[in-house]
Amino acid sequence: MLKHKHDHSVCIETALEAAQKICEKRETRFTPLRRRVLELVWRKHQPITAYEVLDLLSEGRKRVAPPTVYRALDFLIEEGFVHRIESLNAFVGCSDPEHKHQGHFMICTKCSNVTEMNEASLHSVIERAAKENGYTYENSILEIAGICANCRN
Amino acid sequence: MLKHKHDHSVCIETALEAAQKICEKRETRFTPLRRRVLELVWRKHQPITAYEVLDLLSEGRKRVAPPTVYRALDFLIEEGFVHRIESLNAFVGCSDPEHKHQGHFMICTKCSNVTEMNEASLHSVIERAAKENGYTYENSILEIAGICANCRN
DNA sequence: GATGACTTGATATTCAATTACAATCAGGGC
DNA sequence: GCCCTGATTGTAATTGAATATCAAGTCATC
Repeated sequence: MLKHKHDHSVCIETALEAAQKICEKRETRFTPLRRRVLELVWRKHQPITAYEVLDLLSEGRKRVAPPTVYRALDFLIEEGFVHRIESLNAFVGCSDPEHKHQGHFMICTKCSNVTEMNEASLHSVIERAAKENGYTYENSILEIAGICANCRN
Repeated sequence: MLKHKHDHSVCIETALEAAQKICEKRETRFTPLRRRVLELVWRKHQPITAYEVLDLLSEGRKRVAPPTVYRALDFLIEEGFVHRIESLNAFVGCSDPEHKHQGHFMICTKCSNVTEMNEASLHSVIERAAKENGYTYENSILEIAGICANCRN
């Protein structure tokens, strides 16, 4: 769960270092481009669209093309460093990249902050629902919209 | 829950008549265009994209423009006759248009058939999860991907 | 038949994502 | 070192998804 008050530069650094280490372990390549994209995703600390990433990535150098961004995002999602929010066509950094998992989110409709829910109970209920409907479970997305505690005050 | 073997033309008719009646009761306008779009959605009986609807709608007459389709779909969603599947950018007919509700779905990754889940238990679990995370619940989407009973055999 | 609200048509544009192909880079074997 | 191979990135073009804007038509009501 994301906190609202924290040293954000530290939080970015932590995510980048974690990604670095995981890639070393898995022997996948955490290239400068991929690192940079992950950094941009974390820097916003809210859902960011692919084209926002594209704009930020293009600052200072020749404008990059969409595939550059989408490929990097695909890699980061594949590795579990980033989740895609279907209802927003946007991306967020994953708070628990070590363990691959589904994205179950709360999204504040006022401030756009996203809270990732890593609740086993929720997951088991969803798997059970799938079974009861005769499905072999593969994966799921859950996106709950609401007002966060911060915005209600 | 959708059955696989049924008289599909009857099933379309039923949906159209239900929509007609609900609109009369609510005093909203079930125009020929809206009726036709709802018919096309039901006719496919699987998730259908806006541009597929557009193509079908354009058959025989001058090609319609995207806003025509999106406006009709917006109306149908607003009235609860159609749901949007976020993970597919596609639309399906609602199996229970009388009662407005969230879309909670199972999607078969083989045959693309969709099963709508109207389970109160699932809904209450989701609302509870929102509360526990400090959110005031507004709405939610749940889309579970898996293999349906039919395809597993 | 004039008014105003709603609906549809038409044009253009923005945003989201992918295809296809070329160029570059990194590491392994010789 | 040099070549080979596969992965990564660059580039151009295109498709798909959705919206903004304004014009034209429909329809009940006064």
